Amino acid sequence: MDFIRQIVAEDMKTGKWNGRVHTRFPPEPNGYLHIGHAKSICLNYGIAAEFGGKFNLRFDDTNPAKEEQEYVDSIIADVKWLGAQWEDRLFYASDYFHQMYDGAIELIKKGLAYVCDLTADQTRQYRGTLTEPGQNSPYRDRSVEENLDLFTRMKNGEFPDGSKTLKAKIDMVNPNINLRDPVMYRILHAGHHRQGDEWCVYPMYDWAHGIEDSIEGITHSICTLEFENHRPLYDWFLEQLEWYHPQQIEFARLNLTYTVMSKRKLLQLVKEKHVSGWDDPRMPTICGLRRRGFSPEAIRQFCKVIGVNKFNSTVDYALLEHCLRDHLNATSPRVMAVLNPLRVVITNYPDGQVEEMNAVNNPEDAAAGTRKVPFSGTLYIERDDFMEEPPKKFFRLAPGREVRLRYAYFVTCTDVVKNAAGEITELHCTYDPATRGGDAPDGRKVKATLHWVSAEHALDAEVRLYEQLFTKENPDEVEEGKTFLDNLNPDSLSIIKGCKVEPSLKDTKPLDRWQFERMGYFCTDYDSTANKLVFNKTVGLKDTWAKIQSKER
RNA sequence: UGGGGUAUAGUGUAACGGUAGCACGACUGACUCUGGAUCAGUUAGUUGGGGUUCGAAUCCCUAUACCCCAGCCA
Repeated sequence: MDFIRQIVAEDMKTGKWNGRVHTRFPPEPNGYLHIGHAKSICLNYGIAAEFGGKFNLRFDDTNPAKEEQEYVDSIIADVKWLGAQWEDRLFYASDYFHQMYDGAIELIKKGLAYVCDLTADQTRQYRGTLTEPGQNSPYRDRSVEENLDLFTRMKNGEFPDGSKTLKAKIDMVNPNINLRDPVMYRILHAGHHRQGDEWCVYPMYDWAHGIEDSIEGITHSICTLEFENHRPLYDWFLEQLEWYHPQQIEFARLNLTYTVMSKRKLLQLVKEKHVSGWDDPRMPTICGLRRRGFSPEAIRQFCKVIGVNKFNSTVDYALLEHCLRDHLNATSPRVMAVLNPLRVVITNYPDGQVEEMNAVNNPEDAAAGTRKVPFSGTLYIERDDFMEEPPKKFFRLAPGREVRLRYAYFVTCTDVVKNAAGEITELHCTYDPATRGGDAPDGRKVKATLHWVSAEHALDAEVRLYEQLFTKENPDEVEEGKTFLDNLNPDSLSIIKGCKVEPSLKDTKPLDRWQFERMGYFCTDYDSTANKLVFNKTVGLKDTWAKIQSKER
C-alpha cells in the first residue's frame, strides 16, 4: 500500500473525517490530458473507490487568459474514457468566484489582506530573493476601509490590468518565498469561458485552491510535489478563514523514458506541427494513446504497478508496453494481415478452387469463437518470411523448405521468380492436401507457421508504424544551444501502403483493436473508411527473431 | 550561500527494529499451428562514513547527490 493510501486508511481508523473519503481531480483546462494525468486520476479515483468514498472532477479555471472550452470537452472525454466516475459532481472553480470574493472581504476585515499598488516588477523586487528577505510594501498598512473600497472598485473594473493586486498580509521575511505576501487577486479585464464578463479580478491558485477543496468537502487534496512549498499557504488561508480544512498530500509526478510530459512542450509539438495534433498516436496524451490503440485497462494497470511515491523517478517505457501487451493479448481478436506482401502461387492447387479455413479468433479466450478465412491458389505472405539464403536461426520459408500456412496447409517452396533487376517477385510452392487445417497426419513437424491472405479476397490497407517520438531516453538531455526538438526521432512514423488484410476486416470501425498475427497489435484509425482501411500499429509482439538479428549485427 | 523535499538491483517498487521481496528488463531452457502467450530458472540492490542495538534499509549523527521555490501561471 502506498503512503497516501496508508494515510487514508489511518484516517478511516481514527475517524478523522467521520469515515468519509472524498478526492478530486482538478485539471486546469489549458491543455490536453496525458499519461501523467492518468496517474493522478487513477490515484484519486482509485482511492475514493477503494474506500467507499467520492470523487469529483473539477476544472480549476481561474485564469481566463489560457483556458478554453475545447480543453474542457477533451478532458471530460478522457477522464470518462479512463473509467473514472464522478456521477453528478462535475464542478468549476469559477462557479465559486463569489465565495472566494466573500472570503477575501473577510480577510480584509480581519486585517489579513490589503490592496497593493506595486507593479509586477516592483512586487518582484520587494519579495527579495531565495537568500535575502523581502521588504514590506508601502501599501501594506492601508486601513480596512480603504482596502474594502479599493478592492470593491477593483472588482468593478475601475482600474486597469496590472495596476493593483490584493495580497495576503503574511510575512515578508519568511524563508519560504510563497509566504511573502502572496497575491490573491489580479486585475484581468478578460472574458471567461464560463463566467463571461462578470469578473475583472481573478483569484490566484494558492488562494483559490484550498477554497475549492473546502467548498466541496474534500478530505484528501492530492497534488504533485512542486506544491509542497505551497502547503503552508493552503493551510494558512483556510485557518484564517476558519473554514473546513482538507489535508493536502503531495506525490511525485510520472516521468517516462522517451517521452516529454510538460504541457508547454506538448503544445509546442502540436503548434509547430512536429506531430499531426494532440491525438497523434505518438503523443503521450490520453487521446493520442487512445488513437494508438491503448486500452483504458492497460493504462490503469500501468498506473497501478508504477506505485506512488515522494521522489522523482523515470519509468521505463517497456513497463507501459508490458501492461499494454498483457491486456491486448487477452482481449484482441486475431486476424491475418500482410504488411509487406510477397506473392505466392501454389502450383498444384486446383485451378479456381477456394476453401474456407477455420481460424481461432483468440486462443486466450474460447468465447471469442472462430471465423472462416478464404484460401486459394494465389496468396500473399510477408516478404520477411522468406529468405533465399537463410542463416542458421531463420526458421521460415526458403527454397526447398516446408512450412505451415496458419490454419491452412503445409507448403514447400519450389521456385523463386525474379524480375530483370534481380528482385524476388513471386514464389512457387506446392501444398500437401493431407495437411488441411494445418496438421500433418503422419506427424511430421515444421519449424515455422506463417500468416497469409488470399490474393483474390484480400482487402487493401494502409498501415502506420510508429517508433518512439524521441531518440533519447531523456529527450530533455541536450547539448548547449539545443532543445528537446533536436532529439526528435525522424523515423518515428512510417506509412506503408498496399498492405493486404483478410476480408473479415471489411466493416472495422475506428478504435477497433486487433492482433495481426505474428506482427503485433493494431488499431483501426479515425481515417479508416470502407474503401480505404487504415490501421495504426499499437505495439509489436515480442520478437525473438528481431532480437537475434540485432544481436548478430 | 535561504527554505522545503528525497535517496533500496539496469528500471519501477515492497519490507514500518527481526531471512532485503515483487514486477519490468536482460539472459538460459521447456513448450507451442503466432519466433506471441505460457512455464521453469539465472542475473543484480539498501548513496558514503560513523554511532545506538543481541539485531538497522528502518533509529541517531554526519557527509554526499538529486528535485522544488524568487509568475499579477497552475
